[in-house]
Amino acid sequence: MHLCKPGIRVATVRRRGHNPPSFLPGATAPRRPLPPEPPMTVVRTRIAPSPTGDPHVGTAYVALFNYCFAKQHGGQFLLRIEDTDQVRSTRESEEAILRSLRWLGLSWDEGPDVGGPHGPYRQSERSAIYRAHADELLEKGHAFRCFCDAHRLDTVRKAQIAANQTPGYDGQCRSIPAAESAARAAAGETHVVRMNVPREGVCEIDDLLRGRVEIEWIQVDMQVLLKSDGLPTYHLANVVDDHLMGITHVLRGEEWISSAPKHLLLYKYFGWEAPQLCHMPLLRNPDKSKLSKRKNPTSIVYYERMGFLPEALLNYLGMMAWSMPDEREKFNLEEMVANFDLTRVSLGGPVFDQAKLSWLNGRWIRESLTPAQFGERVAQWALNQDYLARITPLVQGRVERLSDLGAMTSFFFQGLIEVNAADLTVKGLDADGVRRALQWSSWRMEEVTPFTRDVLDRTLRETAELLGLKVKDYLRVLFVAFTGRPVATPLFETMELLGRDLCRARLRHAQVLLGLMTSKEEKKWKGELDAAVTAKAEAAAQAQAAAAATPAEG
RNA sequence: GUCCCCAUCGUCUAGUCAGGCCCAGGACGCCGGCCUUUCAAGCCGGUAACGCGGGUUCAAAUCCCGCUGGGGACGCCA
Repeated sequence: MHLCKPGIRVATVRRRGHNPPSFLPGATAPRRPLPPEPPMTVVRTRIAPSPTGDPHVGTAYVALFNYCFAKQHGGQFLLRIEDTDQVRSTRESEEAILRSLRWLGLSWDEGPDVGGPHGPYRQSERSAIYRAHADELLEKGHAFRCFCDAHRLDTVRKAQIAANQTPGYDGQCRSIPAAESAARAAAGETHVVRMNVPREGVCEIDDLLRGRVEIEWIQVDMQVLLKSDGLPTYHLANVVDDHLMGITHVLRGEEWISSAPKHLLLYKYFGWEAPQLCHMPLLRNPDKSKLSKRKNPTSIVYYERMGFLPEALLNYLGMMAWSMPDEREKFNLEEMVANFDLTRVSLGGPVFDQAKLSWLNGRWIRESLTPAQFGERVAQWALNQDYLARITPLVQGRVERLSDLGAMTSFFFQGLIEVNAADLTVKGLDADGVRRALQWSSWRMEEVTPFTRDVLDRTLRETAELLGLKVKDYLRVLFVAFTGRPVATPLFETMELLGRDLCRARLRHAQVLLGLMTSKEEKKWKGELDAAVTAKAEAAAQAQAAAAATPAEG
């Protein structure tokens, strides 16, 4: 592959403002006006989502910037699936992520679904490549096998924290002679591969937005590259793939700055030229912390179910940390690409503001859609045969006139619903008891996979049991939370139809109404839930043992 | 605890690199008014910010230093 990147220097954009300017390595940082791009090398960027959950708006945000950057330079944008976490990665999640990104109007030139010359684009299908590269590092002495078990690592870490030291691997296995290390591995002893990291000196990172960032090597841990399951960690896979796939610019979340030294070191170890790094500010919750689903809806699917237009959501994401040169707020993808300029990225972490998103969405609805198109969108959204056909069976036995349908099913066509706090009660529980019950429900609901009638049925019945409540009494409050009324269509079917995202949002809405848990309560309640689960499991085990013993004696 | 990043209205931001045009502009939200059969929308007006302290300079939101504040990272997760 002819993927070396001779002198790629696409717009080494320095951020405007406070950074000392001219001492960048090689002093190549051009000042405005930016120089024309060296034409010989094509810009290639990528988004590399990990399929371990719901499609996250943060993923779309980073994807959008990578897309715009690549397209603006006439380059390519790739999608790669980072599914090296065998435990948490699922194919459903991967599919949902691709679907959501496409729904938003993003497309990629290469990816697991569209193919391309640098595939496979799913890391789980590239294990041999990583293994070979890990071996290469082992041979060159840039990495070593580590035979420490989780228990020892944990002990070391705790001791370090207790001693107010920076936690990190203590280097124990680094001194194992190569022959012994190889022999133990050959004998089948489980181990990981860790990278060697200098214990002195400073790593210099050139960030397209921040200029030079320095991190002392002593701050960098001897990162695991190959896990004991033989699969790579992000750090190895990401570097190997970015190189092999000819990625020239990596735009990613700010959270990665601190591991950039590891990546840069790996490029050096392999003798490769590193891509330009660019760390985007993180999307934030209203309290300024990193956007998280605990505090804010983060799933793209949620926004879809709430009735946001994909072009509006994408537009909104585009105005996070970035602005059009003429400050116009409504723009489409094409316009963003045409005007894109890294120089216009501001570094303060933008708060994802539901209110402003709604306003923007409203503008798109009334300014960019003809009445006919609007009708089509509405139909596409929920007033479609598929959705209707799943709802009508639930109400047929409950209506007397067709016109009863509207009032009876309104909550299927709403986003958040109006709930009367006075209806959020559970027989036998005081206010805090209800709050706790709802929180337990929230936790249990996250474990429901797939989000279907049967699994919901099983899980929620069990939750009632854990709470020591009659199923009927417990479910009533959920009816209220999800539908706004104590009596409605069958709960589990309704939840399935509403979907995980809307259910999560409505439950949370109800919780907010009663007062969200404090962090103290969170800790306490979580402990109580775990204890209840454990107790139930033990009781079940005992019962089983007893059942097994009885016939044997008799 | 250690390291790193960041800092303009409550929020998104323009202005910061090339200091004066900025007693800081736009937008969301909120408040008030107009329009209107209602409500939205639209239009008009109002509210509200350069975190603090030192420098440099004739001049600092803009440059430098310190402080404070916020955020992130420190996993066989990504």
